[in-house]
Amino acid sequence: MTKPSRPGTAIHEKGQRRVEDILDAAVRVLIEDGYAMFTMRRIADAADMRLSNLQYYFSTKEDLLNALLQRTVDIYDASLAALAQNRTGTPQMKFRRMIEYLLQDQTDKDSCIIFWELWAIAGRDAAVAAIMNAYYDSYLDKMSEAIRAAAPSMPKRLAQRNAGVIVALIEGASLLRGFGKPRRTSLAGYERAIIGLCEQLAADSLSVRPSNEPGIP
Amino acid sequence: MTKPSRPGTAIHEKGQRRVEDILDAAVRVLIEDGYAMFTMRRIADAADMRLSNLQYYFSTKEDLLNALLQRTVDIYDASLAALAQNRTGTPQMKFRRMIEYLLQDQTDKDSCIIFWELWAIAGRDAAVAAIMNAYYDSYLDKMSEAIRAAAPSMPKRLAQRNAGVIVALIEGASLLRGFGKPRRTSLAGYERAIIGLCEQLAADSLSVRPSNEPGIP
DNA sequence: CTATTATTTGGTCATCTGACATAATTTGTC
DNA sequence: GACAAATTATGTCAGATGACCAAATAATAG
Repeated sequence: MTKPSRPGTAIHEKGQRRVEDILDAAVRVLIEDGYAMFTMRRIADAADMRLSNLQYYFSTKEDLLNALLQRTVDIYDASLAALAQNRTGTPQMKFRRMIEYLLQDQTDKDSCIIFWELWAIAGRDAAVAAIMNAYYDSYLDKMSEAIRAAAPSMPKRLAQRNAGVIVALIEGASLLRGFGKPRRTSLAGYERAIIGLCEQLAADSLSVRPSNEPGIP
Repeated sequence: MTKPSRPGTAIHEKGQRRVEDILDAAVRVLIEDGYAMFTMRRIADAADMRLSNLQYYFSTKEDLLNALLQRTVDIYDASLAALAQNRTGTPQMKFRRMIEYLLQDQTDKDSCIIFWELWAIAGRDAAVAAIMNAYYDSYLDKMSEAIRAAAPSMPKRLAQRNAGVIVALIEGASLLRGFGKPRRTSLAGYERAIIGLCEQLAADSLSVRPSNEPGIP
């Protein structure tokens, strides 16, 4: 009669699958209804199970949220890692693929909404903030490595700092061009401008910047 | 005995003050407890009044949220407008003051948390999204004007696009260096780098960029 | 097959929630 | 002071919420 109560306690295959079902449902609720509607009952409904069964796997709402968050950032981190490991093309092309992937991801409704939601939760919940910060550390590391591969002569310190600038630029861009944002005619060529600027930040200061590229001054 | 029920119905001075008290309390609740805890009772407590009294001023939670949001963005918009109107110094100095003010504001807990919260709500609530989008339109306009003042030869289109880049960069930076974020040693000189990049984006392409400035390549 | 464990179910509990109704009180105006 | 409008207080209502519990069923191991 001892209650397992913890997500890792799902030992058998069915239990593992059930945990995944629950997390899938929880993500759906968070995205479609927001954190205010992120209730155990609603998640149980979305996962097509009884409340008490959901609570068998995650005894508290907090447990569930943390597991959901960890799985989510792990998925995004893995995507970045896969991109970073892809060895085809020059380092410059690899860097550009990375930027284009990140910008492309912003057109996805789920990606936008879940990160906006997580930023907000992290502002108040220390446990969530810790996981998010670890994710951004990893994100910055990968970006920094991509820069150093593309611009070998750049000092490590500068590459790290420029990685911070790029990440800020990209994440911030989701607020202007992400899901649900108006198509601002004033921002024609916006994506190209961002890509160009990122490439400038990942270029050796020795190399000559192409001056025939329109956009950035 | 007809219930006024709407926020504008507070005609007398005391009523006006009461509405302000309510909105102050509501902001406090939103910042300290988050949207999930943004309940009428909690706000009434924070405003030191009874629930029914709060409901006299804002008959629904939705009314209260919209009023709160509108007042909040109006305040930020007014701050930006005041900065834009300040005529002391060169346009370049004025532009830099604007950037530094925006970055400085990110060290404020309330500013960070309330915007993170509003971004999340806007992702699901169309009414909130509309107000936020209008705010960012105004924000972009002011930034674009500041750029054009500092770099008169820059085409309007390019100034608008660069304003978008700058706004994205600054808003995104709050996620890396805003309230509650770790002091990442890898990002030493981060603020200077951002300011430098913004100034580059607000410079005439004709003018020579100072090459003795460290940081950006 | 049976003993054991894993999973699922139905139900209770105190508390909170938004909305509403009604009466009492204060305030401004004539 | 009278009178109406504006403000505040008390109370009710159905429904939702997180946590908890005991028992029933399904799956697995010995």
